[in-house]
Amino acid sequence: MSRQPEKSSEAELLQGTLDMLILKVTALQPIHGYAIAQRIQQISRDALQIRQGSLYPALYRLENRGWLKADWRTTEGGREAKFYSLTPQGRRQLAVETAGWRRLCDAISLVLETAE
Amino acid sequence: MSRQPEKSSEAELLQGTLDMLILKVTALQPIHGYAIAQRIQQISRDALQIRQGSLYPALYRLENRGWLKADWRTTEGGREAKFYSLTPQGRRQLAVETAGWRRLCDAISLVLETAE
DNA sequence: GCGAGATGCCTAGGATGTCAAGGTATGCTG
DNA sequence: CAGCATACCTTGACATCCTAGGCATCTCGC
Repeated sequence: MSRQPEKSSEAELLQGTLDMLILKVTALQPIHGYAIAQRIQQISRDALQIRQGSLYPALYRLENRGWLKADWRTTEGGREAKFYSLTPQGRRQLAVETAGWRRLCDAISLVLETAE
Repeated sequence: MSRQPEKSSEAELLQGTLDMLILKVTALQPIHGYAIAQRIQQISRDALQIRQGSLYPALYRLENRGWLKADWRTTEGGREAKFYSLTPQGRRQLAVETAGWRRLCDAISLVLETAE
């Protein structure tokens, strides 16, 4: 996985969804920032790409709000990395955001599928 | 339909979806701004609420980019109103945005449904 | 042994889009 | 005539994202 030269420039993110995605990935297991972006990209089959310039401010934001907490550990590769895990409030928040997302998805589908 | 006092404050919009929604609604038939917001709200069963402060800048934006064109007509109520209709480019754009939206929806679903 | 690339963190600055809150004017209805 | 719905618009604040940098370590190929 190469650095940021961005081949395709596709893959814009929808504002507001990033937090939810991060919460979801950290809910699977404690994981460090750099790997979060990789994981999301991998799970979404490259449809979603998180830029570092979006990722780290988001992590800071989420930790600050108490959704995530961080501690330094060493990766399998033997490096220091900041591992994030979901707090109970974070878990609640994830549920809230997921519900909101689905509502929104449904609502937009309604509009998009209006034939008349 | 009362003015903007905003009872519930729910119904946040996802940044980037507004343009698509407007394009879709104007694709159904020429329609004026004020009615666009009503229509979207109605179709989505009140799940989506477009604020005027979002609506008019968006309309300006879309017209400026050539997706929409506007002309003044009179409503059934006998008022002057600016009717917007979709241009051919607008129709193409709608298709583009719809496709992008679905890709994104699917991608996010993939992440949200990861159980592991 | 050395350079390139991957891993890992971070920040500053600008662009964009949405929202809250205001404003104007007209028509209908009680 | 007061109040509300209709219909338009603008301003300023704010959040979020992206571009584009920077830093340090480790590994691999040459």
